[in-house]
Amino acid sequence: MTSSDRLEQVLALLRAGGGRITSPRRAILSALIDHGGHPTAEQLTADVQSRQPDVHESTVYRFLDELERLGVVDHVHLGHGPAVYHFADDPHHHLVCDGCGVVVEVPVKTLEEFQRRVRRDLEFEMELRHFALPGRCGACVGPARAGAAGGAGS
Amino acid sequence: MTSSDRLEQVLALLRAGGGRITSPRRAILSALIDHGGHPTAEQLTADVQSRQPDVHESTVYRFLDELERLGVVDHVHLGHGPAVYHFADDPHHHLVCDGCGVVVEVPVKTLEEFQRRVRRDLEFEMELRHFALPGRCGACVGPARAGAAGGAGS
DNA sequence: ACGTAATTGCGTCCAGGTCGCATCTAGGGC
DNA sequence: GCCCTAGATGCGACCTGGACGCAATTACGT
Repeated sequence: MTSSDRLEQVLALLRAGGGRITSPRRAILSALIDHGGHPTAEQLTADVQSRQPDVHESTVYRFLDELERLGVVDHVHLGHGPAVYHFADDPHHHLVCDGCGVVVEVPVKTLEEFQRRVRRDLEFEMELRHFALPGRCGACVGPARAGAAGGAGS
Repeated sequence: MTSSDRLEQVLALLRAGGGRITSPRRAILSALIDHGGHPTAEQLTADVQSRQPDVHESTVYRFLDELERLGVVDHVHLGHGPAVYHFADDPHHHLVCDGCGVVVEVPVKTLEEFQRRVRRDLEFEMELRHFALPGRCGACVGPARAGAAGGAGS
């Protein structure tokens, strides 16, 4: 699927739900597709404003909320900072390193057995879609502990 | 150990580290001991101010930070709201229900095998001390789904 | 009792959003 | 092709949760 296929597909979904297609919305969606990784609302706003300076931050927040209601994107809290967004297809969990901030994507099935055990033993249905698991990546915990400088504490 | 034993013990630790014992600090510590559960800084402030109205919110934040540096308490982010505090002895993890907000304490060893597997398979050292695992408790996911009303969404 | 470094209250500031409102516009109906 | 109106936008004010600088106060070693 090309980027513009995806863009048109989401716009069609939006239209089908009674939503309207506006120039800010096209721009926000393009920025989201082009970014690829896990952008924050602020990063998306900056990307959009570099081409359309009048698009307001709150428009970005509201449209991201709507995309989430439509099931197109999910937000994830990586720790203390702002939330990040990613497309909801190919769902995955997130590990985020307190040391260097790197985000590791984990396939959903990797944690399935653990979730089953928690459900069985503790009668609790974990839902990790919107919260990353914090910790330290191999590079930050490993050989060069002394080198672990920049980071996002807890 | 009685409450006042605990209080004096922490005060001694504080004194040993060059810290001073003041009336706000006694009051904050008493409030923390008396509360028992997982109070927020705001709740502790309210408790303290009911007896000593002049104690300021920022004093509570600063003293909690110091208690954390001393290893006396830990803070935990339960989700979207404010952080909560608990004594650092008897360490445990937290499950928090998005539906009703209940906090379930989980012994550290319950998750040890899972942490080992993540470390081995993904080269990542999970650190769950400061973040709860979100989800739904049995009561909220179970029989009466329709009844799940009040809550703390994601 | 004194000196001084630690602590406090206060006010201001910050991030990360959320909301109300007047204005504008997309796009269905004609 | 032009209206009409519900939906979307820009803007600014507001909110929570917490951090910070500063001057005044105070604990406590000597």
